Amino acid sequence: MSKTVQRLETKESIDERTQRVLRGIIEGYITSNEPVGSRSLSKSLEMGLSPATIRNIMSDLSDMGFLMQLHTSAGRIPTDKAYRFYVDQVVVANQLTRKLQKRIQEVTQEGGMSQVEDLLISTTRLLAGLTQFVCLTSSPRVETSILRRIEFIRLSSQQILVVLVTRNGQVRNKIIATTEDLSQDFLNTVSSFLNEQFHNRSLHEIRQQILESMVEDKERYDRLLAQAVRLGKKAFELENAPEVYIEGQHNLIFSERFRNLNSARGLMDAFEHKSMIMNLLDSAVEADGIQIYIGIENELESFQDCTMVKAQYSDQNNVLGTIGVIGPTNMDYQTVIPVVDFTARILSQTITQQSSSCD
Amino acid sequence: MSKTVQRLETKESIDERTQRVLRGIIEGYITSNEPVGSRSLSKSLEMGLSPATIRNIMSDLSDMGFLMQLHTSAGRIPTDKAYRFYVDQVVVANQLTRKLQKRIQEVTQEGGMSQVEDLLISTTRLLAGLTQFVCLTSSPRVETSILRRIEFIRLSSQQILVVLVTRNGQVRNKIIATTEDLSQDFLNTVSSFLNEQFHNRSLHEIRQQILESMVEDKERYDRLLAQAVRLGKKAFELENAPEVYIEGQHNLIFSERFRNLNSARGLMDAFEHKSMIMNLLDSAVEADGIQIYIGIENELESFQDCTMVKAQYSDQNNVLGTIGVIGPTNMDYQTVIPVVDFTARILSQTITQQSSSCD
DNA sequence: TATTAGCACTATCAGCTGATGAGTGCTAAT
DNA sequence: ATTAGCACTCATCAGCTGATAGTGCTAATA
Repeated sequence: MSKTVQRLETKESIDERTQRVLRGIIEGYITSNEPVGSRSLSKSLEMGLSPATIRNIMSDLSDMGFLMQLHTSAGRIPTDKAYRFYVDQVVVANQLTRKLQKRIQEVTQEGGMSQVEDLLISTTRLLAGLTQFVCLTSSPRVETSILRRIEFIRLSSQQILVVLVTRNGQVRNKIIATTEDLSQDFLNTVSSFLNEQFHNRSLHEIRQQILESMVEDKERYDRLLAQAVRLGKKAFELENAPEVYIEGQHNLIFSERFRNLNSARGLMDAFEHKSMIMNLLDSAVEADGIQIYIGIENELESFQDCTMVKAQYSDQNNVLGTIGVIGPTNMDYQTVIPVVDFTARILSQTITQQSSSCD
Repeated sequence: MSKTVQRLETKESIDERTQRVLRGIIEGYITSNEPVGSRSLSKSLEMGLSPATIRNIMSDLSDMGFLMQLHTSAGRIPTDKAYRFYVDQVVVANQLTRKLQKRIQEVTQEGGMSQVEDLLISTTRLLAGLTQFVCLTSSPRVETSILRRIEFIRLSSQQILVVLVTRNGQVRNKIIATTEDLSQDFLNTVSSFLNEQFHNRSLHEIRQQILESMVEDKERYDRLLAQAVRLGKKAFELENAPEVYIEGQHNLIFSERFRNLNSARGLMDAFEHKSMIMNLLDSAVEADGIQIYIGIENELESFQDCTMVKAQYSDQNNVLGTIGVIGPTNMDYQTVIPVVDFTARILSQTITQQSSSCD
């Protein structure tokens, strides 16, 4: 890995009892969203420890960097380091309820969503709704998608509609202008030529190859080839617009859980920079399974008050994109993690089914 | 008109001087967003009236329902009735600056936006940005759009991609499932049949006619016709999903101008109900030019703190949709009105150009 | 008679106050 | 090693203050 991602380490050994206290504080803060004090913790822990003892332990934990106080007379809250400990050592992804599983399956596998775009949008919306956080999803990069089919449709003497279908079910339309009036018959010939030539190649490769052939045999080929290359070039010059779906932004404003967030504004502004978000989501794709970035571990400054939980989705061969949520650092990891995980799996499954149905 | 739209009337005759005071208060409140008092108004009006006199006039205006006070010791603010007076009697749509005109033209006429969807989205975003309000746009109802072209593309033995292009440049894709394996050649025959049959008919009409022919001559026709009807039926069963584009929602939260809004939440929630918004936008389409709904004049309760300014856009023949903004009632009508108006005009112009370029 | 000066009245706001309470840290006793 | 006890620290809140900006009313005035 060229770029070292900052990740908090929790190698220090803390004895059992201290761990239980820390865990108690974390879970207390997660459920109540209020700083937790020694007295209440003494009760809720039921370990027969007096508040004073708890205070001593808390003091140790503060020294170790697991806890902090907003002000002297308030209880303590966990630091990012504490959450990292919690996620690494304590949380075991517990099972989702059947009901929740069913809900997710219904949405992602609902009929009528023939196109990946629709599927992604409704899944993103679902996840935002379930978690009450903001949900971000990167769509498969058209770049690396495999061509399934390309067609040209003559709309007028100057306009041609390009329809491009990728293996994973994305459909892209583009209207291109021509100077020459090309007949539909001719366009059909061109498209079958391109389809044959570039079957099962990635759009990126195809573009590359087209550019090469334009340079190489500038003069050589016949009219068909010349037009095919010219049209192909235009057709594959797809907008590089990064497609990111963002849902649940209003939760930032209206949800109580985001209350102690410094700047909702900063986050909202960050969401406007789609390509940045895209990169963020698609980074660390090597890692399989779920990835969690807690507070300061996030590269983006405006995310450093939050935790991002994300997972890749894929078809049978390749990772296609990422789906994830951004929430407060004191989110309920115990359920958020499996929800994101499960959703990504079901999403992969649905897309795989769709793309394997071509022959 | 079956449904009477509540619209405030300002028939009462108010003498010249009183009008000037009222106007002063309205404009003062528009620029400062603060209640205006007799003292400051006395200065800014430069009519040589003492605060006391102004107070008397203000008192009269309050009685007439043009002004109100948030509390005793605050200045006065205009009522919806006052804004209605202002818009009807005072505002003369002043010219936009060249600079602004240029900006709008650039965005709407920028190349590469071959498809209406893209055009509408960026125009909506532009208007939200210019006004710093929320901008709403309804897309042309696919229902009433005129068919320009329909094509079927065989993706696999069970999947067919339908591509549907309307005269105003909307492109719709849909993947439909088939039980029978149909060759591309056959599909081409079907599509040319449909194209010929239904050239220049609205999608609504087409669907109607397909349904009729299915009932009428159930048995009669040959395989081509049968398949054509069957495929056509599926193809034109387009999602009736109302397409509304909403941009600038964050202004609701972050813009100072929305400060004295009761419930941003209510508005945001209303925006979720796309079909309601769609109807709202497309109501009163008969009216040509700009429409303005001030506060209580809005049917929707959550809009009654706001003013909506909207205008239709159209191609050479028909009204296609509506573009409008929602802002505080004390918006700067003097500039918002011409901005919306101009944008709608340019939008119409661009779409007309595009759809007239087919032959 | 229309206008205005003067004055009493009222609501908001910022700043201050002291009481309250939750929570800590330390120390000495267990 | 644990805990009870106590002094201490802040944040919060209600209540009070004076300053400010506005009004409505009345009586004087041009």
